[in-house]
Parts: sequence; C-alpha cells; structure tokens
Amino acid sequence: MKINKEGLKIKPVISEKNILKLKQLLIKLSKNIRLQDEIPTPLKNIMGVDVAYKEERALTVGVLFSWPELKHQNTFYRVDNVHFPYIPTLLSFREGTLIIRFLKNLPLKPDLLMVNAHGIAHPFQCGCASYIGLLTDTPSIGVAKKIICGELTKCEEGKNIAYLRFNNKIIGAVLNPGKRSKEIVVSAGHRVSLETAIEITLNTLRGYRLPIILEDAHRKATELSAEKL
DNA sequence: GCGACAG
DNA sequence: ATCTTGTCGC
Repeated sequence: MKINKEGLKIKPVISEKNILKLKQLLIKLSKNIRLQDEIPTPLKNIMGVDVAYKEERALTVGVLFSWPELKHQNTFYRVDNVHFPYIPTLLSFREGTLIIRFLKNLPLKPDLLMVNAHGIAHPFQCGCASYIGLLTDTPSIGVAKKIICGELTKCEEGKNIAYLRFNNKIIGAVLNPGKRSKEIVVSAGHRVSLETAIEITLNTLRGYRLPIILEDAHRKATELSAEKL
C-alpha cells in the first residue's frame, strides 16, 4: 500500500448514487453559465492550463501568454494528490478541481482561460472548461480532441468548420471536420460566446493540432511532472 | 435495454 | 491521462 505524508493514496470508489448526484450537480451548474462575451477589454492575456499525472499524484500547470502578441509570459505549477478517478462526463471533479485549486493560489488572475476539455459541448452542458470558469468566475474556452456528444452539422461551403448540435442547440464547433486525427472541438466555457471562442482558437493555432497555448501547457506539464513528481 | 463516453 | 516499439503518412 502506497503511503506518503499526505496520507493514504487510494483512488476513492464513487458509488452509483453519488455519480448520479454529481451529474445532477453539473446540470444544475449549467444553468449559471453565461454565454455572452464578458471578457476584459482590451484582452491582455490568456492562460492555458493542463494536468499531468504520475501514479496518484498530479502536477497542474498554467502558462500565461500575452494577447494578441502571443508571447509566453510566465509558467506556474502546483502538485497535488489525485482525489477523484476518471469517470467519463465527470472530468470536472478530477481535473477541474485541481485546476481551480491551482488558480485560486495564483498571484494574478488571467483575463481568459483555455482548457484542454469541453465547455458546454457536454452531455450535461457543463464540461470541465465551463466548470472551471464558473467556480473561478473567469472567462473560459474549451478545446478538445474528441467529440463527447452532439451531431455534426453540414460543413459550410468552402469553410473548414462544422457546428455541433445537441438537443436542437448549437453547442460547439469542430475545426478540420472529417479527418478525425486532426479535428479539434471548440466550445464556450463561461462568459465567452462561441464566436469568440472560435476566433481566439483560430488565432492561436501555430501548426500544431491544438492552440499553441495548450500545446505549451501540455509540454510543460509533462516536463515538470517528470522532474517534480 | 444497449452503447458511447473529454483527460 | 499513462504505459510503450515500431510504423504509416506528409
């Protein structure tokens, strides 16, 4: 049995009953999400966040980039024990909680957050990016590599984008639709419109699959976890 | 009832 | 996500 100064490192088993309650909580929280643009003007920076795991420990990273220059400004990180398992649709309670804890201990408050997860393009309309935005009252955008729910609308003529529809509402957009290996799914998290989320995502693509901000956050999370965990 | 299911 | 060799494609 693995033990450290923080106590027993055991992934808690979540009961079916509690899973249902958490799903209901997400549905309830989704009603507080605001989808109009409420970002600082002018927008000065964007922080990309990511988490790397090693056994039952997690290293959360935040990379701050200036906007619109997109220059790296700073890197912050924090180490925690993992307290929740990965359960499809409940990523918020595993990773979201870690990122929120990280953000609340930062010496600054980013203008906008970019998260490698879904925003409202989620079965309960409250993915990890929305959850983080709501609980920290910060504008947020979700960018994921796979669709978790919704159906693709027809790709507009000449455009490289298709919208995601779920429950008869447009919940997100897929860039590079078709080739599943390169597509990315963009959705509003909180206090940002889908149009703005798409525009910012498109303007942060630099030849990698994900926005440079998320690629950088992911790379630093991996590097730091190898060194610190 | 069955299958799908971000990181 | 993470564990990992060779391998397919631009």
